Amino acid sequence: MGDAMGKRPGVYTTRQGEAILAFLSSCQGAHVTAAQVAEHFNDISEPIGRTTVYRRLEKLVAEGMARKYIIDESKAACYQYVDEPQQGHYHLKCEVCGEVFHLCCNLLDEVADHIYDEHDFKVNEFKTVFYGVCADCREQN
Amino acid sequence: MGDAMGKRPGVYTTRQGEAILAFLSSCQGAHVTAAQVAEHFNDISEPIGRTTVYRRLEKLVAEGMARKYIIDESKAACYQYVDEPQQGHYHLKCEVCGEVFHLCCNLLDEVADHIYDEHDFKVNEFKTVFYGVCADCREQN
DNA sequence: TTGCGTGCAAAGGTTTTGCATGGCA
DNA sequence: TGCCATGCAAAACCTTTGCACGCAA
Repeated sequence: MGDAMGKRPGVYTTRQGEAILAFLSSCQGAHVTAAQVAEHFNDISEPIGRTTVYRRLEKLVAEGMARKYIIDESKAACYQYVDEPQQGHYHLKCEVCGEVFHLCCNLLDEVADHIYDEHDFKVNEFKTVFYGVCADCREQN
Repeated sequence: MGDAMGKRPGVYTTRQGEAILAFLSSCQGAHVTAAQVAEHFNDISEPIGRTTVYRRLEKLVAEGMARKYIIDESKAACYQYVDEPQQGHYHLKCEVCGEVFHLCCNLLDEVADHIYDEHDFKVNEFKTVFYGVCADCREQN
């Protein structure tokens, strides 16, 4: 613990990094693969190496600026720009003790997208509640 | 419509098919990859070809006897035996028209597992309801 | 006997790694 | 000037396909 200095050392701003972020954010809502990103920059005659695309996208995911999906059909991973870092937050309500927990998780964001894409239903993440039994109450039985 | 004859012709029972099903069912609840299945049969000196393992697992998924997951971390797909064909069925309730839809989907089963494994919360799939807006009501706006 | 199932080898596709070069701070 | 970022080439993986042979029905 203890490396939270004001500015992160060792993080550079590069043309490629900015370009990839800009492109991803311009695709808001769309899922794009690493190959598609690379292809885009090829198309506009500003090619970016495959390796860089992958590394950049992973970094964006790590920073919470993008989400990574792996859809069953296509074997390639998809990336999606995400605006608000604090998105997709569901509630878990314990049916035993009544306590409500917050659930912040990338997978759940994926679920909302999936239900929209595949089942044509726009989920209201803030109203939706998962019912079940929390860890504490399970232990007491 | 119209090919529901009493017995499916052209489906054979084989040593490998039975063995893979038996192994998967013996792992109840665990997620195993195709490689792990193959490795298991190697370990007991009854090797089964990679190709066969993949084809067999896909067939089980198609028949609803197994579920296929693709977890982010490992790039390999995971398979899980499933006992009751009619599992994990959630409800979608439209906040506009009030209609309730049924949602039967492998991804949602994965979600329940994920919430249990990672967030220590045992979801009650039958009580949990997704709120949102259905396709019809969205079209009318 | 028929034709589905199997398994080897090889191909296809995605992602990662090694290493020299380039560019931001 | 130091050091991270880039990008090529090649490797590492997972999965699929082609094809000849084996085996259930």
